[in-house]
Amino acid sequence: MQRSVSIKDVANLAEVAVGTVSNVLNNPDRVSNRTKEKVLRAIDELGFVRNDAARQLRAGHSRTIGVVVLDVGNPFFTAIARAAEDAAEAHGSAVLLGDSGQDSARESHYIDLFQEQAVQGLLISPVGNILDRIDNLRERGIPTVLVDRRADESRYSSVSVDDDAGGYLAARHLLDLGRRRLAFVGGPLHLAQVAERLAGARRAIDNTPGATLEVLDSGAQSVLAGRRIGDSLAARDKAGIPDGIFCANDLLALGVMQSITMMNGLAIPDDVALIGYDDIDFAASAVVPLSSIRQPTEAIGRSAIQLLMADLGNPGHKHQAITFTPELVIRRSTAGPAAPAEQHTEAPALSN
Amino acid sequence: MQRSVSIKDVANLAEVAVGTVSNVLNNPDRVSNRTKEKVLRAIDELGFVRNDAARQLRAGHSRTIGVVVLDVGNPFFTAIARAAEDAAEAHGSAVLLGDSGQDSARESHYIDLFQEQAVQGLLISPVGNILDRIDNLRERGIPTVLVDRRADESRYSSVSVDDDAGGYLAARHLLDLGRRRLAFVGGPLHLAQVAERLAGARRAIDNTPGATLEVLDSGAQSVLAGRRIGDSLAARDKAGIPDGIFCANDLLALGVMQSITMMNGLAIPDDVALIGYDDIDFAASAVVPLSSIRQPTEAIGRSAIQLLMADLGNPGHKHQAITFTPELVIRRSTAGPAAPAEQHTEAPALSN
DNA sequence: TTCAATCTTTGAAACGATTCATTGTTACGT
DNA sequence: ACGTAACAATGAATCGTTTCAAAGATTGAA
Repeated sequence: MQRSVSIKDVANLAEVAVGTVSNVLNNPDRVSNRTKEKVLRAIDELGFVRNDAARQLRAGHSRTIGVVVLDVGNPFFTAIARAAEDAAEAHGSAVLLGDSGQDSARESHYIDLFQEQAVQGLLISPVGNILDRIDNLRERGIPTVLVDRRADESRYSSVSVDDDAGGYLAARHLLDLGRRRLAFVGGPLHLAQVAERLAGARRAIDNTPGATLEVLDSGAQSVLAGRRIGDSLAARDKAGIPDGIFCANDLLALGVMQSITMMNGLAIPDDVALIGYDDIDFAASAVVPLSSIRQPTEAIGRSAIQLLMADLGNPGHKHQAITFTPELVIRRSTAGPAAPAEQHTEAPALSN
Repeated sequence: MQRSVSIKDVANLAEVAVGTVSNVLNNPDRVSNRTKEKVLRAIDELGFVRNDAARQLRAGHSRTIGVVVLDVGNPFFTAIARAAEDAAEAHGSAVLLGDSGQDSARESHYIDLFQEQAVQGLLISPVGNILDRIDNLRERGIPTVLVDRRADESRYSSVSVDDDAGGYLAARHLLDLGRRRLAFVGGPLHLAQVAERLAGARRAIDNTPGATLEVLDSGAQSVLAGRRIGDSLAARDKAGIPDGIFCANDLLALGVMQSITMMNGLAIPDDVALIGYDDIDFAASAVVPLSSIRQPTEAIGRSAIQLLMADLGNPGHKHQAITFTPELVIRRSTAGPAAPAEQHTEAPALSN
């Protein structure tokens, strides 16, 4: 490995000072055209690439934004990440993606990494309790925006969707269909998203005499975890099987659907109505098209970057907690036996 | 924004020299236990986080590996990325993920970024022709492994799956069902994966008298693009509709499936047999469970990191092109009308 | 021609970690 | 008690940029 070409080599070849080369790179308008040209020619000739480590060391920050998501395997999060990427690019920043996999050690690992790399800022959909960590990051000049988790807006910026309302919508919908023995599938239960969706569902149940809600902890939030829950349900005798199931995300719902429809004579929605959460692309093309609670991923990603940029431009500024409202998307998995309808309202609503 | 805590502050508090602090971090066995403890306590107390820019500047390299994937929205790639992440972690490196979104400008952008960040190495599933770029990176000490694209093994390391064989398998399977008017859906057609899968399919067709293959360029490789193609197919009169469709990936296939089964009286597999590619998790839970060509994502990600590590340990070493063999997974979308079978062979095969 | 104002260019001083030749300590065999 | 080897700790030099005060060049007005 050869020694790399430095700004000094360029300066030598172009017969100017190193500061001038730096200016050509960073403040082109301060340099005369003649000089600029000479320098650019030299850069080209030597194949010079700026050493970002050195630049960062001096400048104190990089041009990248770190994004830590809960689960890259979940299309909901990659959709957000993509939107963030596009928005960041428009601001001249690049996005680096880390996957915590719902593991708080891994999450912490990525935060360390991004801090070491001195990213401009951080977007994070948190697993563990990291509010203290965020305070600390801010003190060190790294503003952070919470994604998919609301936090006290006097101290933190966040972009979230009202999970309690979403949970309520889902359960209410099942109850409106006449279902009374409901089950909630999700986990780990201490995850804020899961807990709030459950709380919302419980609220709907409590309003409805005779309705019950069984909570099934799936441990994880994957298709596989859903399949495991589905298997355990299918093994029960008919009377013990709920007539409506609300899953904390679509992956779980698809897993439950797979095992319920395959292993057993159970029909969706006739025997069991099923609703998921997130409305990922695959929900519409499931064995039985899946009803779901839609969250505006594009808007989430974009707003998160906006909040971050606001923070960057003006460190002491007021934080903001943006909350979107989720909407119910009804498909066959919760439709009456005969109705194949695909229906939903458009236009995500923005509140606060 | 306050000045950040440096190694010097730690040294002061622990009452040792800066070199010692550095040693605690990088060569713990050269430091006595008593000192190590003092230093660690100081680090903890100050909340010190090493500035990676400075470290990199001096050390010449970082502890991160860049991964550029074609499409984070495709579970196939995120599965590979995850496997790579796990493998890298085992070697003490972290993975940073970039999404080229099948856009070669964006790809180039990420390569620049990772080069500036002086990553240890790069994994990339290329959009454009970047072999020259890779030579250049190698000269600068950044080894690169091509993922999901085979390259001349005398000059490049690569991990791929035999797309031509996969294409052949898929088309052969449709032909074996008695289908003759086939369509290939994929795009952009200049993407190597797409072109090779098409070539493989064509090979099968050419062996079969009376069989035809229509090529439908989908432009992109998403559920949406598939839905568009499906819509245009459904609009044809019955005679013009192919009786077998091979999609270059599962997202496209799911999109085609959605629009074909919804918009029109067409039944899968009776009227149209449908097969996808990649065997993502969602294929099994589709409206009609989707037949597909499975690629061993876990093995791909893991091997790619292995090749990279081999290159890192020994720069002048011989490159290797690993090629996996894809396998056919038959589900209902290509089964006889009555047969609901889910069947596939196990154990991914490794050749070369 | 001179002076001031403006525009360019210069080059040394950071930034914060790692490295490594030195110096200081300890332990042990004789 | 002495010499020596092994071990620990030191701190100045270094990596490649950016920054910025200062010097130098150019211009136009008087």
